[in-house]
Amino acid sequence: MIITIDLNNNKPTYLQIVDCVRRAVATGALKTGDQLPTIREAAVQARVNRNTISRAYLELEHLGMIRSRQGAGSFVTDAGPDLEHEERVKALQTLVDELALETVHYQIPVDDVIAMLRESAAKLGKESDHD
Amino acid sequence: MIITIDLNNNKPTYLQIVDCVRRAVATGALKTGDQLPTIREAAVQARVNRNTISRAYLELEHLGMIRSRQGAGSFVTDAGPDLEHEERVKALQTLVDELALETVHYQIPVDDVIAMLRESAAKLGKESDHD
DNA sequence: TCTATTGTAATAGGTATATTAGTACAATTA
DNA sequence: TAATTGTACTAATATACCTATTACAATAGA
Repeated sequence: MIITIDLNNNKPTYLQIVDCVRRAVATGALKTGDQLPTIREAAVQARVNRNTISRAYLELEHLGMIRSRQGAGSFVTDAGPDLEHEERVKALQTLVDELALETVHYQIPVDDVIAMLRESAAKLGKESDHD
Repeated sequence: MIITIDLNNNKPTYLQIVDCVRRAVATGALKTGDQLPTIREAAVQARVNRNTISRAYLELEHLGMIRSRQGAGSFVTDAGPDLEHEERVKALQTLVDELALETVHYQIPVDDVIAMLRESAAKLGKESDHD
């Protein structure tokens, strides 16, 4: 079960789905060429409407992460995101600033947050062993 | 001018205002006891409706950052946020995970992001000298 | 006390987004 | 051919955000 929805999360359902797939690809749970659950399947499993899954998959296709083919299904693409490095860093800056603000505001040592970040990144990058 | 709104930012206006004040407090641009712009003033300066400022100030009051008194104005409070350490860390985890996902996804070295984070946090924490 | 200032409250309207529901169609697969 | 799968479309509903407007209550200052 790749897609899980957290109703408590204020983030839109379709973006949660997008993140789930991105995570799965990052960790290696999904590899290039792998088929995603069909839209109808995923909708049932995640207990959301087909349209919501459809929108998420569309978003993923725009990100260049997957490729959907009518009648066939949706599959993980080898092509990574095609943003320039410059663009990527700029996109990160917003998130970084936000995190920094929270860190300072709540007076949590920056090193603690860095440790959390390292761990979280490691979790994503390493688990490509199991299948 | 403490409050600035970025129309391009998809973040709600009132939350942007909240962040502005939090940043100002973090950097020392606003100190305990300082008066914030009045709701009407701030609304004119930021070119938004009074209600939007009002909502932001209310949010800040809930955060324990400011205290508003009818007829008097809104002032920075000395009491910091009253969340438990446990709670704070949990609140951070979501942001950290999100950042980690972007980092891995875009294949940006974690150390780069950490450098960005350090710089961003330093900017917030240090500028209490001027003024 | 009188008056201006300030925060607060309440209502209404407009816009945008998110989600569901339902139906139909088109391309692929077997 | 027939089932599967993605796609497209409309409609309805709910929610969040922002504006506009009006009125009121507490405070500060002359």
